[in-house]
Amino acid sequence: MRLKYELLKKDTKTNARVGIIKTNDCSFKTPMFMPVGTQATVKTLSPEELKEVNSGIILANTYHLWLRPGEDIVNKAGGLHKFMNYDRPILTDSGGFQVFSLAKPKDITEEGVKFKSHINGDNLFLTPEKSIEIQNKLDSDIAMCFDECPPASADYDYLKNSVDRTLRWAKRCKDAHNNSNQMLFGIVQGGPHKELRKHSALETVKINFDGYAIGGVANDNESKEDMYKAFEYSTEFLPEDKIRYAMGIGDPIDIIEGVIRGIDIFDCVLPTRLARHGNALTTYGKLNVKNQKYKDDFSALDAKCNCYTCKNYTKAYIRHLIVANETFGARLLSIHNINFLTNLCTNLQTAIENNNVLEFRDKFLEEYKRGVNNHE
RNA sequence: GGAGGGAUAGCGAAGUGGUCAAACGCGGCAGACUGUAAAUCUGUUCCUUCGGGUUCCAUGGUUCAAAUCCAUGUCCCUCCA
Repeated sequence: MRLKYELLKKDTKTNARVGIIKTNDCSFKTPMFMPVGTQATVKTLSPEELKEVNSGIILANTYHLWLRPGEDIVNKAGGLHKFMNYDRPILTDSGGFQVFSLAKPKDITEEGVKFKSHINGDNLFLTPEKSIEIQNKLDSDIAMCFDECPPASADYDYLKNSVDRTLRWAKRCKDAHNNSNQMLFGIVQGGPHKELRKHSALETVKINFDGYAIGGVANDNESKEDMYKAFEYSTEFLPEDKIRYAMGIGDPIDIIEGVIRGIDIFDCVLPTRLARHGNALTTYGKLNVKNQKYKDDFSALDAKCNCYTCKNYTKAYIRHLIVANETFGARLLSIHNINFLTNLCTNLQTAIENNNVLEFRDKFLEEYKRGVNNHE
């Protein structure tokens, strides 16, 4: 389906904005959080449960679906939406992050990137053209350019070369892309350096994409300061009428700071991964429900939450499930955590519409940073 | 009745004279997690007033030194009658 984006409202004091993403039969406001469903599933959740937690766009991964089950199978099924029975928008990542996590610097050449399959060790080769071809066959609604996502520790010269290579790859992606029902987003790189982000943003915009992502943030313990600078240095040079997307960002504080710096959409594995590891995001910070002190705590994870999990289940029960390694525990926590982030985004929309996003930020942080231990 | 094997920290299990407060696994306790090689990874797990104290079934012995060697006892297992 062809998506349309419209900017609805700009905050008067910050760069925060409210927008709307429309499909043929529904619409979703931004700021928005996108749950990650790497292998055509948001781990432990059904599409029905995703809708219950107010999820709009979800993210799936080109690299993983290329390896298994293969893009031709998905295509034969009628595309990702039919294959996984999710009728809301789907964004596919390009495999660019796997360049960062799987390949070594020496495996990255002008033509593309050599990988070892994480499944069976096969030698693989992914190029910008191949990534776009796969994403076309997957039939996602938003495809991402194939980029290089260097570590935060990379030096200036490496980043400069990397940004230019990503720009050349972006042109190749644009040329290879010929699906009018699918948006294509470019990706701004450049680490924490203003001149590199500016160069990357301006040159990417020249190629003219349907939206722009900010990549290479939150890699290997990058400082918050550098992350927020990367947001600022990127959005400053991006057009107002296009979606801005911060890739891989999902910490509640980072989402708020990103929104204030003009970002519209976020994706992250954090809510579902934390869930599988027994952690809940709450009004008063992160809560590790495995802690012994919750063994006979028959209250909800978060008293202020009205998600399915919090309405029906207690900390003691969820703790029991996680400790006993029962998947229902991970599912209940995933529902809660995704709901927490989609709810945060809804609250941000309201705050921006009311021109009080900074006040919202301060109040949220005061409670969130207090911590669950100091709250009780 | 006869022959043999065994008893080690919460559990399982290494260790067979000093480098042993004792490997490793599980369980327990806690921490990390940001475009998912992630139901994963890390730390910790006898007591302690951090000086040290008390351990390897029990008791006695050999030795400068014992979880480790010897004797006796208790309990468990296997095989033969």
